[in-house]
Amino acid sequence: MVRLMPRPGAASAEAGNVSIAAVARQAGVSVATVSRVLNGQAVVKAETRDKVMAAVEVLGYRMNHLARNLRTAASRLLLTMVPDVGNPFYAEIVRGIDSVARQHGYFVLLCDTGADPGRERSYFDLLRTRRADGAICLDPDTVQHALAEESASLPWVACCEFDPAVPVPYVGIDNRAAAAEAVNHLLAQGHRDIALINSDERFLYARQRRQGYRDALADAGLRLHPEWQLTVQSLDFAAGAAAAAQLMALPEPPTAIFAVSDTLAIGVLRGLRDVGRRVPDDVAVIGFDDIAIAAQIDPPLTTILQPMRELGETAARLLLQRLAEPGAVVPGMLLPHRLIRRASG
Amino acid sequence: MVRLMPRPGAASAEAGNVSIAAVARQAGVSVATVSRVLNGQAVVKAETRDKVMAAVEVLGYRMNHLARNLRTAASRLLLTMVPDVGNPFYAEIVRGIDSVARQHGYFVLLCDTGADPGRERSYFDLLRTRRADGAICLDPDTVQHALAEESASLPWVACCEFDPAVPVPYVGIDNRAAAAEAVNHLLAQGHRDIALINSDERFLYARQRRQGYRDALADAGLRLHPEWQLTVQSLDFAAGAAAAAQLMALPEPPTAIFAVSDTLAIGVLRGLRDVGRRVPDDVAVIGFDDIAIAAQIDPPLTTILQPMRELGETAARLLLQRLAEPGAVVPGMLLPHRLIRRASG
DNA sequence: ACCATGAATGTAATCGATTACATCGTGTAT
DNA sequence: ATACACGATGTAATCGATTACATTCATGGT
Repeated sequence: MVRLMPRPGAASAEAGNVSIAAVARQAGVSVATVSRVLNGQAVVKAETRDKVMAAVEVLGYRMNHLARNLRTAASRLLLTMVPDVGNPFYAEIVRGIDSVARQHGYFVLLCDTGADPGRERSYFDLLRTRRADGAICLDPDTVQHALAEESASLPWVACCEFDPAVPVPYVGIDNRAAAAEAVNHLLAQGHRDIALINSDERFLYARQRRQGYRDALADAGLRLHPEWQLTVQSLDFAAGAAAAAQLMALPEPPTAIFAVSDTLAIGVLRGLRDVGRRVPDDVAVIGFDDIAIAAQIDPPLTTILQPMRELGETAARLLLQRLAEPGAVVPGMLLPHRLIRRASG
Repeated sequence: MVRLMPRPGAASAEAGNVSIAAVARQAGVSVATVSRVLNGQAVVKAETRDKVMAAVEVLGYRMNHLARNLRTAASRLLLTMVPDVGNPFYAEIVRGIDSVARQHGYFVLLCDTGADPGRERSYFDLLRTRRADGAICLDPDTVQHALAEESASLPWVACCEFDPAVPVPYVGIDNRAAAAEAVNHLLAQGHRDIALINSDERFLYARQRRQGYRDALADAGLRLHPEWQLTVQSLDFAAGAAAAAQLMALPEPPTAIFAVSDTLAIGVLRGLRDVGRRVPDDVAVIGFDDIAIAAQIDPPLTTILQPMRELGETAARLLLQRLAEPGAVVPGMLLPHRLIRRASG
């Protein structure tokens, strides 16, 4: 007879090492019965149930989910891939995802990809190897694209960013229309010289918002000034400040600036202040997202509200739906945005 | 003979269902050999190794980590419990944790507890049931306290918040000294009427910073005005704004305000602006944390810098250390803070 | 009185890995 | 030539759950 092999990891003898077999022994029943009681599906006599529950109590038993998951091939973990956890926009979406996930008994595995395809791929492997049941991806559609081909059958959904050509459920907003609305608002204030501070065009939203900006100007019969269209590589404050400084250094500086994210816009405000321009008197500024801080700063930021919480909640629900019925149709949803007028423009 | 039972979860026949046994069959070797190749520890002939690797390639095999983790009793998941993911202070700490964890091949399971003991307990169960290898807790020391008794032997560390009486490794800063430094700075500017906007005193840092505030005033020979010491229930902007309004409505309003977090301080700035007070001319404001936005707003916020990134990195390293050698001594570490002078006070 | 019925519980196969121990060759010391 | 050591690989126990099928026993219909 081969002797027992000690388990490498769990050395100590503290609680938590109690298995279902120990409970069965203590209660004087079989493991199957214990499992039935614990999962509460099958019929078990009340008396037996009580014995089992008592044994659970006495031993301080807690289920080993690894074992359960191995057998049921489910981890009850939802992967969430975001380009940047520190960005308040994403943080709020993550909250929405988290709340829906928890309501349904799932935990969220939050991964910061830095919009890096390599990291994203390694996280996706968690899905392939079933360490996670499903995934929500907020990364640039361009990096999704590469993955989509090899992972079309995996249970994941896209949030904010998506490639309409890829058959994956998604939720987002109409970025083109929203951007046009922002620019139209500036036009309505009498501005004609409107700059765009756009982010990395690997992002779908960046390309769509640029289009909205161009459409709005074209509709107003205005020509595009290439030097008023800037692209920055990150969404942080410094990038916005630098872009603002660059615009103000132009021979013909714009009188209004549309920044595609509130973080950029806040940086813009700072950059304008640094070069002595007043907002909104000298230059009007409009942002995008309506993160919480936007209403707090001086001057309060005019912006386009994205329903961040709902975006997250919807993405989670879409994913849960897809997990429940794998064969179902894949809806793509657009949520409404809204212009929030404040003092900055 | 009992016939094969189909697995409930994995119904479809796509890739990812390839097991080590299938690889062994394909390569014409045993599962043990495949495992040895995959883990690269034991001696395997180069020729055999190649056969196995080829089979892995052909079948598109990916390891099922659930199975491996069940056997090795490790999940390579690190739990991180924070009171609020949306708070930029915590977001930056999480980044620090994440970077160290990933460097060591761990994934981070981020959990938003809302400082709620019930939720925290349910997350802690992930540890008990070995779904996570270790945990980092940023929740109030008061909620840690309850858990610590029943979980003293579990592998977790405390970050920012900790109960010195509980034998758990921790990393934080000297909140009392930092708060005293903030108040001393205000005193050095000539302020005598200094208010404190403190957060929920379930948090250790809140109690320690209050102490620092009191010590500094006492050392300066000033008496404490109870009506200048406010406690708010959340760290959001609105709470800060409301508190500022309340202070300014006093018959004897203070000339300086120390808020225990930058988010509160930003709210304070807004609240003061709303009631027509100028910063720093009428009222000086100092915050705490030095989150990124603090330098961007107008006026830029004077504050106490906490090394957020390092706090997270250190917490992760402490945890990894504890996992590596369970019996080791439990260090408690305090990281340096620093006063950042800007325009607000 | 007998058997079908079904409720309650037990037995053991199974998920997919790791790994202790067994086994099988082959080269080398005696 | 025999024995022994060692390198390479195979066999099967094991982690802790779920669950298909078997078994047991009481009840009710005829």
